[in-house]
Amino acid sequence: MLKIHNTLTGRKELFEPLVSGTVRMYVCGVTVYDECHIGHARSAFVFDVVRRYLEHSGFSVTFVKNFTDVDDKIIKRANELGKPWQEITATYIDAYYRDMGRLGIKPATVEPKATEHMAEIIGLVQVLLTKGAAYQVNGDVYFQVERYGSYGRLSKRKLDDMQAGARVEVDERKRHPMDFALWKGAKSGEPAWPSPWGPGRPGWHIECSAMSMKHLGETFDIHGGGADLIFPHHENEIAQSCAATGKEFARYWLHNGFVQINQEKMSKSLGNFFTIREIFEKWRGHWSGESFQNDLLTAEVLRYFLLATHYRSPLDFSDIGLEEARNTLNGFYGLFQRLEESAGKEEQGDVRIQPLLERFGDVFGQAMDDDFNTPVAIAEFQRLRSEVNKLLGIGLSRSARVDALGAFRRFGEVLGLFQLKKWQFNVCLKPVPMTGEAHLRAEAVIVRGSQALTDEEIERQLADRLEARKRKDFAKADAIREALEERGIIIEDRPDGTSRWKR
RNA sequence: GGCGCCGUACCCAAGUGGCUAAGGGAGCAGUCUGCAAAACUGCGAUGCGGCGGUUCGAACCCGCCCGGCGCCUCCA
Repeated sequence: MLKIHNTLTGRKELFEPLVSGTVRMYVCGVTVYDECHIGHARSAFVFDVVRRYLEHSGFSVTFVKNFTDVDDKIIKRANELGKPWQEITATYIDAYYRDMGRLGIKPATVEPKATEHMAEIIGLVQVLLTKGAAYQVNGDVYFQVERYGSYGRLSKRKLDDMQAGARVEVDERKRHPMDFALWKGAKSGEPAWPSPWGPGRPGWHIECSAMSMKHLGETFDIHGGGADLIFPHHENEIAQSCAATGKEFARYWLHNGFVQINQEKMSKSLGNFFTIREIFEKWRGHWSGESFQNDLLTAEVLRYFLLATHYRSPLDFSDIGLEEARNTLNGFYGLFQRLEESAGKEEQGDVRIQPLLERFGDVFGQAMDDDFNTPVAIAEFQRLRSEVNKLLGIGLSRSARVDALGAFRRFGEVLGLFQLKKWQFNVCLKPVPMTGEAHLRAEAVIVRGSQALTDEEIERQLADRLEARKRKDFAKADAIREALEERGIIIEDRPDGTSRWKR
């Protein structure tokens, strides 16, 4: 039984979708005026896992994630760069797909754009005007918050309380300071669409109401986004949607916590944010081998790191945190490699593998059912890793090993983890510094990695080393091992005298 | 001024009224090994920011205090 923490009630609630067996969810995507940062990555990972787990649990999920592609910030950026605003949005939509692809985020079922829903948006504004929930001032249309009795329900604030500390210059034309724009009349040179109120563009909040209703219906199951969207964005969405339809809007509201840097919110004004692209560049030097693989490794480390903290908690982003995630993953992939080896016919551990895997399936489900508790789910993976390692020490047959590996792959897929074919051992112990001598050293490792040895060459070296060890020429054996290590190849000797290697 | 969050071992991080406070990383010691590496075993919070209170019983509930943060304005 899945329980979800609902921001609307502040409690964990049993999740029961409107239509049994199906889930309709909407997540606020990005405003495409700049590159995505780690905060976007966290949100993307969180709702990716929510979606994956719902599907794993047997629900048919319709997942809508929008692009805000018309907005004041986009106009501002376009003016700064002297480019058409469409060029800005196109650029950053491309960047978004590039980043999300690298991160391994499954695309949403529908990815609507505000600019492609003008008819729906205008229609919704008209309904609100007709119902007296909105009013027109020159070319603008505002939503009248005092006409919606439950305003503040989501963010748990009262209109009166907010006025007290408001630091905004009050627009004289508004009837209430918290009234917000549904439609903004265009000044010259601004993007504009024709409307009954003159040329203009939608306000920020109305697009999400219009698009979610179009693609999911007037009432749907889950609405999500970052915690910073609770107010005013989601509060306003609820107000205008409920005012328009008279029905319940989204039933469960999920919000992920912030990513912080050194205990502070990551923000552009503090200058302490990292883009997703920067993370990939910085971590390239952790890996050797083919560069296309490096992105997969970095994405897995990042995903593991972010999912190791509960989605509602604040999370401090740090290189050390990523390194710990890397170290742990290294242990998992070491086990996977051993499970795949063909050697070993013993099977004393076999009788214990099925109960172990069954128990794992249960506790994994319990953890995820408890408001998507990925840290506990991951802890159970770690426990399983340890248990399987022990059984491997006792002896597992081929089929038992296949079963064990299958469990890691199958349940790992729900979190988006453990899907790599090959893990590449790190050759750098620190992230690549952006400057200085250490940077050059790290670059040298990358170059060595790019001139990676072929499997055949490595196998030949291993044969030489095996020969040397048989002759008890350990100096030579160690020299071969060190030479390979220089090039990012790690050797592990097995008890029977043969060796396994990994990059 | 209003609303809210966080503080668990060297680090990360679950747990939110009741068995010995999960799990991982790092460290140390040991087993194995020609040596390594990996794996395994052992060690590691008499205590969960502090002080009171409620309770048979609290890291978990209540109060106060200390420290840190967020929202109320664009923000994942």
